[in-house]
Amino acid sequence: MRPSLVHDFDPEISINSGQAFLWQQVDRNWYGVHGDCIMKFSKSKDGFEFSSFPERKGVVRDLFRLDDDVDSISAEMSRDPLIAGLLKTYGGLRLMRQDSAQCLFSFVCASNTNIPMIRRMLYTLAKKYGQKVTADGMEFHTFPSAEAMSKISEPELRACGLGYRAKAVMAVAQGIESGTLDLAMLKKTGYADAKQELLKIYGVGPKLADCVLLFSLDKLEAFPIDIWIARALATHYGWLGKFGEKLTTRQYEELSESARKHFGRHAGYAQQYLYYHMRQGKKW
DNA sequence: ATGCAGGGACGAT
DNA sequence: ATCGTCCCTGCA
Repeated sequence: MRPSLVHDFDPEISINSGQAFLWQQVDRNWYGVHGDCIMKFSKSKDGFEFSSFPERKGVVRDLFRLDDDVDSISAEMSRDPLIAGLLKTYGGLRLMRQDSAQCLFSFVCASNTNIPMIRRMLYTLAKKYGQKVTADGMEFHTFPSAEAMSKISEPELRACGLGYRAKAVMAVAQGIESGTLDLAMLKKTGYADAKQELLKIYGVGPKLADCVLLFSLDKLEAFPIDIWIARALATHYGWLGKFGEKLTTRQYEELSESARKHFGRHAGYAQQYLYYHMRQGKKW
């Protein structure tokens, strides 16, 4: 990938914005688990250089959504003055298009916990049940396939630190394996219908569904509302006044819908900038 | 020490 | 619609 193509894009900020969990920095290089391959990028004077193990064509463009028309998306989001400012401050932040199965498993593990815990769970799963990949002389592990995941027992999942999330992970694995849940098809389905399908899976609620839709199923209008986004909406827009700290399903959908209306077709981009902004100064 | 929060969702009232 | 509970860990 020629650096010039990606001069205005910063994978480091994108990863640090909390949308993907399995990335780690080694010296000046970053390595990430992306489904069945390991991604790498490194900083150089001219920008960033990417590679993947094994070598796979187009995976960088795919993962970092380099085909998105960022200018037009930015222009649209800039109708909101706060977002316009954030776009300037954190200009290199982009949404990613993660491996959909990995993304779904990841966010199922993310409920009611924190980022370090999520990383621990997922890295443990990868190490135990993923494929070993050597990159730059170091050992990495791919994310286990749905088939591999479906063969893990609940006690084994709990041994990975999943706790009560083990049942949800099993339900997801079962759904994908049985064909009940067809993630590839959901990429081509509209937002509302795709969300309905995801919500059928045990352990997947509205917030997780929106994360998966936004971060892996190309639904840029998805607007996941976690505790931080809720705070942002309360602080900067006063939208949460009548709501408490916790949102009911009804309130979640109501709020998510008004966010979609306010921020436009690519509301999910605005969400990611808001999330990153709210998390400044925090160290996971 | 004990409590509590941390990218929620489920099940019983 | 509200409320307790779920597993686990770090931190105050």
